[in-house]
Amino acid sequence: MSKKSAAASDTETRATSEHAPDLRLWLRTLACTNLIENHIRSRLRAEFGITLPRFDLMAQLERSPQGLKMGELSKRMMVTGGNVTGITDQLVAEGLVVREDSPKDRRAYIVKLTGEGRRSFRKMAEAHETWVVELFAGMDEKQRGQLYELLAALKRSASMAAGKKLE
Amino acid sequence: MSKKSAAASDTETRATSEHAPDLRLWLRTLACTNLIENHIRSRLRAEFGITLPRFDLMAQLERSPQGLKMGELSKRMMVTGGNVTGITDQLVAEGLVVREDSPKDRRAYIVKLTGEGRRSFRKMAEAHETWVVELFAGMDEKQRGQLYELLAALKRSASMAAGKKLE
DNA sequence: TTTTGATATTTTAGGCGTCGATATATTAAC
DNA sequence: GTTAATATATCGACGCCTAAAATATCAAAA
Repeated sequence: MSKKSAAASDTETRATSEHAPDLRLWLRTLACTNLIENHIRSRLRAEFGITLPRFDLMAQLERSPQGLKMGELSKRMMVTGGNVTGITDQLVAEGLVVREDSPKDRRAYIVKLTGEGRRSFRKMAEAHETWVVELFAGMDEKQRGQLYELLAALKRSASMAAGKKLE
Repeated sequence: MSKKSAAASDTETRATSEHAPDLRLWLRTLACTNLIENHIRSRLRAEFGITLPRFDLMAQLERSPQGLKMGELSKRMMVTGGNVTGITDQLVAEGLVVREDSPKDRRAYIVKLTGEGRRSFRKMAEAHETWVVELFAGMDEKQRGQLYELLAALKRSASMAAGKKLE
């Protein structure tokens, strides 16, 4: 119940007393992401009739014209392999993506955008980028730059903490 | 192809040329959130056998001991009403939460934590907070403070752009 | 060669999440 | 008071997502 222990490195006090600021920081991060993600999700649906996960998968492929293996997609999208299987199935059925057999490894597929997929994606990506710009437009250049750097620090911090439990 | 138009407020150039930085900023934000959220999700599951959405709903109720209506929960959790119905059903079945009829409005329920729910939540919340502290521990105090303020600015910016006037 | 272990993907079961539709209750208009 | 518009919550269909198990291939050791 001490009001303020000036030189405190009281490692026993790691309960809910002095750490609430980190919690609030995390909740605010989450709120921002949800706000933006929900907005983008509904606009993609309303204006292009596509889901956010399908758009994201296509975005990964557009950045890698040589195609990507299912496992690569899984890593980059930060979702499980089974999930990628389902999303890919849908995109294949829509003709936006193809599964090609890997010449090097018969277990693996190489997923690529089709011509139609690429055309379709480019159109959506342009609108998508406009929306993102709008969403960040209330911050000035300097703020955006600082945020970008601080998020790099957060990524390092969280990767470290999450990564070295069991490896 | 002008290299640099110094006093440029060239509103026609809102394509994919100069706006990529905002996209990268958004993708980095998303990556951080996913990293942290996935970590917390799996630890909640592994150590307490609970899902993140159920934990989140209980967290809202713990902050509002008088209970919350379904619609309030929906707003605060930033998910749809139908979703809250399902999560609440599960928590009721586990005895962690109750639905009470609202005395003021016979359409509405007031959802509250049970005694067991409160006890159970407090235990999990303590661990949860420790994990969050760990995840942010690689940033110093000043960085966390700056990030907190910049995210407030982002929240304002995105809320504005997404079309939230008054609340 | 056969076994062993790791890797790549799919499958299955169950929970989360949206949207749109419905049932019911409240509020406002007339 | 009846009607109409709005608000609260649930349901059904469908897609996303995870964890765990199953299938198939590769690579290397016995």
